[in-house]
Amino acid sequence: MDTDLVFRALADPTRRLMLDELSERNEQTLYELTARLIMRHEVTISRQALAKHIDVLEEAGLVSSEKRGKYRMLVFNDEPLRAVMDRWLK
Amino acid sequence: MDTDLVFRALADPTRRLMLDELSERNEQTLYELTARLIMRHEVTISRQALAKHIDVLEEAGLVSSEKRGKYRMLVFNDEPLRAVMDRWLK
DNA sequence: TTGACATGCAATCCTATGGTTGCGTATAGT
DNA sequence: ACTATACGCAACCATAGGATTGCATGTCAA
Repeated sequence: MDTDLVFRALADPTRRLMLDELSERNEQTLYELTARLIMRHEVTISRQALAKHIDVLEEAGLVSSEKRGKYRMLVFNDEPLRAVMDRWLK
Repeated sequence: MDTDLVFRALADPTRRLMLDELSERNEQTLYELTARLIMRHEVTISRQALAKHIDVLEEAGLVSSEKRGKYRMLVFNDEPLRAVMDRWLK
């Protein structure tokens, strides 16, 4: 697990919002997540931008994705968060 | 507490190293911390760069500082970390 | 098979950010 | 008083990162 990738992934507010959504409602397609963010959370950026954010989250291990037909299923994973925070908290 | 400032402060590896040092040995002067990082942790950047990092950590509330004579005393504060992480961990 | 749809890829742009350099300032010791 | 020291401030530079646009690709339904 690459600590640097995890912290850098968390540094962006849009990516944190995506984690919020995924932690509440796991197993979404990228399309669903994108629609939800744009409709309900007033995210105004493009689909491609959100796709790039998902790539960053996946490289950090915070999200895993699986191609299912023409959809990309997204699953949230909180392990890296736990691993990374014990560093300063006892 | 500004969540965004906290996450952005944690995004840089040098700043995380500074937090490591400060969480182990609290109440250091900026000079001590700088020396320690350069000598023992092979940090090669300048004093001014480290001072800027401390400013970022302080704005995020992760470090508080107090001028004592010609020194700047640094104190680590883990509250923002706890506050920020309960978001996805139950 | 044809077309709508969900996604991937790549080039480009702009700004934020980490770093340096140079200089100024206040404090402490001799 | 003078000098070394610990630090602050400001300008500048280079790179990384967030976002857009345009186009390509694969999949599913009619």
